Amino acid sequence: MTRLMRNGDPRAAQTLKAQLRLRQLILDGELTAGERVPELMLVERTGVSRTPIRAALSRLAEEGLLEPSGSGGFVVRAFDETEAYDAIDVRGMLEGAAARRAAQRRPSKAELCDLRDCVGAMDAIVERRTLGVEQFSDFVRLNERFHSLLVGLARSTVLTRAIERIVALPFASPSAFVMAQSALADAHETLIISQQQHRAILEALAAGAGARAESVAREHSNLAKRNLQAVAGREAPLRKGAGGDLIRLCLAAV
Amino acid sequence: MTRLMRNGDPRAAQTLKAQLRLRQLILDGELTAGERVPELMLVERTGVSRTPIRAALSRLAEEGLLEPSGSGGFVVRAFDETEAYDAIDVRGMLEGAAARRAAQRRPSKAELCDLRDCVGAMDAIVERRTLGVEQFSDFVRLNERFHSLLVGLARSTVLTRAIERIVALPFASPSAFVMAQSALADAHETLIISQQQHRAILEALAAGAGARAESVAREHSNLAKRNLQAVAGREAPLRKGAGGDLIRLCLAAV
DNA sequence: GGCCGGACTCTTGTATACAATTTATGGCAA
DNA sequence: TTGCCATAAATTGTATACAAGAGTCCGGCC
Repeated sequence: MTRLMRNGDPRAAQTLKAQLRLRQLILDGELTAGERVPELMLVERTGVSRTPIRAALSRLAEEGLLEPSGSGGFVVRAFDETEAYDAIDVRGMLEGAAARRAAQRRPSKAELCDLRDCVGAMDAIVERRTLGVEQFSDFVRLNERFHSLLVGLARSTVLTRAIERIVALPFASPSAFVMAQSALADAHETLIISQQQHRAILEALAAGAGARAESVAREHSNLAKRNLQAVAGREAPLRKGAGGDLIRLCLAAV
Repeated sequence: MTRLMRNGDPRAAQTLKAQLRLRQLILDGELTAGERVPELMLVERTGVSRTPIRAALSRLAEEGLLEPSGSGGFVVRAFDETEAYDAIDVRGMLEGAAARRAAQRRPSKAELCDLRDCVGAMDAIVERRTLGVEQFSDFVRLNERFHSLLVGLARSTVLTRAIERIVALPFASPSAFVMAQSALADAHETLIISQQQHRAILEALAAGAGARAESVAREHSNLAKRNLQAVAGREAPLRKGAGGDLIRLCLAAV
């Protein structure tokens, strides 16, 4: 009887541990793009055996953070700005489709309740005069929840899966560059616009206006592109040109 | 010990073998939807060890043919008609986006050469007076190639990956129900329409007409939905109601 | 001095042993 | 007969041993 079960599921605990640690290593930039990821290195860094390490490598490859190397094993995948724009664009298309379908389903008031609460909580943040890191962090959490709920309202496992896979790319997340952009001058303005779009989507869903829901959700993703543009423009001089830094860009807090 | 390395890449040969066999088992319906897939059963059916079996299970789960069971292991996933329509719809959206981007890139004549050849070969089939199973089979192959080339012309790894993942679902493939539908009366007519759309897409790409390319590619996927509708309507009385049969539906040759 | 070949190490893919949990089974009691 | 608990079987997750390729480095040879 192992006493590891204090947290959730002890099932595949080692694999999960390795997966989280490996993702952290990549996102923290301790593994640079193009670099091979030897299994034994992860063994000594995580303390788990090679079997769960291999499972974690495989999953991270499916997520898109690694790619299989020709001679076996995996290398850290490199991303450029173009791919980030593409990923955001695809997310916009899929979320637009989800919004349209959700509206066309004519969701009940009860189904919209959670979404309404979420928008209300974001309102409370945006209306404040000054925003600190804490507020941006809360907004990010609520924003992710909003998008997750929106996609769920489409009631389509296919759409949900497709979106989940795109969002797995760290720079394609609905709030990828919010934190990085929080230091910029017009950060508050961006949040105001973003929140206005959230309200518009909610209205469209409540009214069953599929076309409007789709177009606003679609346009909403352009805000993420603008954020990326702003952040990339600011950080461009600092970057070495390697794609690996792009990932760290989304996580640059403060 | 094992002397199986006579064919091509001995790298991960056992995993590939297990993966192909498992997929075949699911697609052939030997494993019914909702059923658990014990690893030892696959060990005795494939002759490979548990390690590559587990890798294959994991990959098939990523493909969407399996889903993780709550108490560990995997179960065969069940699909209903709604999910098939959804998947085709998502493919249509993504391929539409790919077609638009390909056209906007203004591909050179050389880049369009392969696509042109592919359309030409399909023309040769469609123009025939009578079509046998052989011709339908060739058309399927060329059709898959056309779609693959089209997606590649968008030059977007993100789009390519997203489409590959959707197409991994057997009923979302561009030519999923062509074979099953080949026995129906209006099969030839369907091929004529399909081929007209292929030509239109090619024209739009050559002319750099992004909007047209997108709308035709989008509409093109509706043909797949129509095929599904026709085949499902014919086969509905025979089906038990389980979703597993949906997969076999796409593969029903002759 | 440069190039080729072979041995060595490193790494990955595969097989199997072990541990722990889940599921099935059978007996006992109400 | 039915419900429940204990035990046994089965199944999964993990660790490790083994074998085969790939890459490397050194020495011999041209």
